[in-house]
Amino acid sequence: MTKNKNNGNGLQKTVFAKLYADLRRGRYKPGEQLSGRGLAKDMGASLTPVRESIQRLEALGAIEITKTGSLRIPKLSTAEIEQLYNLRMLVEGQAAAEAAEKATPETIQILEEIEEQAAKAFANRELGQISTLNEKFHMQLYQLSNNKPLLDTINMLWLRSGPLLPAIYAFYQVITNHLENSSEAENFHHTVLNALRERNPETARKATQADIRDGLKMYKSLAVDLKQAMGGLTGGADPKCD
Amino acid sequence: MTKNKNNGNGLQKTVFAKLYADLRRGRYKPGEQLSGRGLAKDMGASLTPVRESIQRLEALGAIEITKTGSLRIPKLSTAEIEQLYNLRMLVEGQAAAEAAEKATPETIQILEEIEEQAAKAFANRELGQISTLNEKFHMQLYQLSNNKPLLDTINMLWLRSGPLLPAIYAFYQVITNHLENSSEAENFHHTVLNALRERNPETARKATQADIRDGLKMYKSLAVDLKQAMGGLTGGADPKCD
DNA sequence: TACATATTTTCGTTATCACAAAAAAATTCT
DNA sequence: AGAATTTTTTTGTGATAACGAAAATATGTA
Repeated sequence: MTKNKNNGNGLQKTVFAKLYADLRRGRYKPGEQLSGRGLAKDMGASLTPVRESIQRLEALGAIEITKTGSLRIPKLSTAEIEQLYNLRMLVEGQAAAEAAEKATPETIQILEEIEEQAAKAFANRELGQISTLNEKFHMQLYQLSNNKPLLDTINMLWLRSGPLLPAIYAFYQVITNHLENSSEAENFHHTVLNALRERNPETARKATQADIRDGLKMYKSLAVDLKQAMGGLTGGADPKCD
Repeated sequence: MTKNKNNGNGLQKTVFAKLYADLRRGRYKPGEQLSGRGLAKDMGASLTPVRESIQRLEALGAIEITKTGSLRIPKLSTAEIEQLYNLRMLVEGQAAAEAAEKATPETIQILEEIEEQAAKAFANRELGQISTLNEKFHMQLYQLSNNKPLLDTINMLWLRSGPLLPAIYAFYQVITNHLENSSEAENFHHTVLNALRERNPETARKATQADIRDGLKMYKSLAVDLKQAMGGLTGGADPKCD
């Protein structure tokens, strides 16, 4: 019931921004069920702006509306997850390549500073910070492409893979605890930065693709590890469909 | 006021499907203004399902909601149009490549039949049919990839380029009137079909990319031709922004 | 006639109501 | 107790009303 301040700047936008951010940072689990009225109560708004936001999110593939009208977070199959990551490699690689063509010393420095903060966060094992700064680095990089259709597509794919993040960062936690050597995970970003300095699009593309491939590898290892330990971690509800 | 039958299967879906189809087939011009209440009247529905549909379409980038809340079809800059087509080449090329890996004699035959009808439509200069069958060929091809994130992305890009179609087909009409030789335009599809038969992903990718590049070339030629004849044909309203 | 002002209309936004279907809970029956 | 059935609650859907802002039209002025 925590009544949100209506800042007068469009309640619908506020509601959407909140749901979007929560989905993207992985606050909802695959298969999790939502209720429009519940969300409205939570955000101190009426149903109308919530429903409009839900329509947006469904159009983006971030939530599902079943035949009966109930709402849930999509539960991606293994194949779909690979397809999602392969598509990310394709389009984010392209964005990185275009970024390398347009990067300037100033824009490169912004990325370097993000990476510096990320290194500190990594040294301190601050997972939340690492995650935030990783996203910041990627998005700042892609924005250099100045390519709206491409950026929209990338944002859609990140939104869709939001619910997978907790699993990935669970894996990340495991390996950082066992592995003192932080070189692997961060090297891709350094390679990208070098590519920008040298205006080398193809190196930027390949390093970005390797970074994403690495994320998928982490997810898959974790899924395998846990599947043989317990009963699969895909997340939320039962496999009932409709 | 032509009251639509509520088929009981979700008025919102009906409204969205109609708007989506009209946008995609280029019934709306870039810069054109829409009004929620007007659309509601047109479709015999209340505001609610219309507004929800509008939210979906804006999330997909098919319409714009300005700061004051008014609705319009986005007017793409030349740069954005090139970015849109470049992205289409990237992702549709990928879809075609994956389709080539999964094609079967049966699925290939479906494509051949579409292409056969398209050849007839081309011989008869039936522009509407050509357009419909061209889209049908592309979508049927991409669906062979069985890749949902990829297909969703492609559909988003086709939706966004819908308002450009009239200009492209205007050009198409011009050249088909001057050019008896129909080989150019259709050869890409034949190359794709051959690539599917040979299970050659890279050829399918390249032919698809060439097809799309050709569409962009047509658009650009037309834009140049008309710009030097009159005052540019980008479409709808004045360049006022907000 | 050209421009500024005032009035009217249209429009987007949000909340709320009524309805039916679905989900959950309670009850009954075996 | 366990399964089937009924009752209650929750949910999504669609229409509508109220409100203020934006746009269009009309009016008045220089």
